[in-house]
Amino acid sequence: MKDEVSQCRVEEALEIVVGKWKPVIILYLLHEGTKRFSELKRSMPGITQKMLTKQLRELEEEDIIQRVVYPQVPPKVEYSMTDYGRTLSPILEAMHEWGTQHVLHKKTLESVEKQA
Amino acid sequence: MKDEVSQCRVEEALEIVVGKWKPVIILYLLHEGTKRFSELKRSMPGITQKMLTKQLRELEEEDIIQRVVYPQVPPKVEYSMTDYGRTLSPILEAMHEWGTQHVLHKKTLESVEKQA
DNA sequence: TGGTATAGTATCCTAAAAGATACCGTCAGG
DNA sequence: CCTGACGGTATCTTTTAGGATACTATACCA
Repeated sequence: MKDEVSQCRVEEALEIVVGKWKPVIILYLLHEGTKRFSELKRSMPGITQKMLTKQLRELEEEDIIQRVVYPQVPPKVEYSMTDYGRTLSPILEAMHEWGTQHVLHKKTLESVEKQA
Repeated sequence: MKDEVSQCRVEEALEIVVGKWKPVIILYLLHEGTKRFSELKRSMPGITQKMLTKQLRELEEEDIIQRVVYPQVPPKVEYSMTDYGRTLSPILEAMHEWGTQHVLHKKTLESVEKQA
């Protein structure tokens, strides 16, 4: 395990997961299973159609999610995690956990600063 | 655990850890312990002084690393993980692991595509 | 007297991510 | 015949991240 700095692979995982919307999409699909495009959009207030499409395409490209198109009108497209995508679950959950703690930790820091 | 989408805290953890340099800095300090500014810089080829300073300040701000200035000339400043910062370790290691696997997975996908 | 080492700042610039907005095709139902 | 639902594209603008470059202070050493 020498020279871990130059061979840091954290970035590879990070790339998949970063962004304003990707973690939300992944957690949502992990917890809720298969969802339609419109359901995803409704559950993410503030996201634009373009952004959602882009994020979904990128996740699909990396084999994290699966896209199934039903040939009907109006269109129906369903998204779900792939088996491979589900391997991200521990990381996402760990970050969610840590993040929840971190919100508290920051409050603690703030109140310490106020006293000083 | 309802409505996890709107209360997604992954972003909180992600913010700490994202960027071209932050994961590298954190992993380095986790593995190598206390390091001087110049040592950090040397171990990260390509980083500019400005960037390194900025990343370190931000990590310090979030209580992830500790900055100790020795009042001497030329200056000596040492950086190390805080106890709190070390709680990121499982996440970083998990991402490093996953990232390493992901590099292989991508190669598999590519060769499958070539066959088709 | 001038150069070197260390740990920075201060400006300016580019590239990438994100967002706003408008548009598209098509079938069913009124 | 017109409207709405659905799942998109196509442009354009704004915001943010990152990088290049030049500058700083000060003690020490030759």
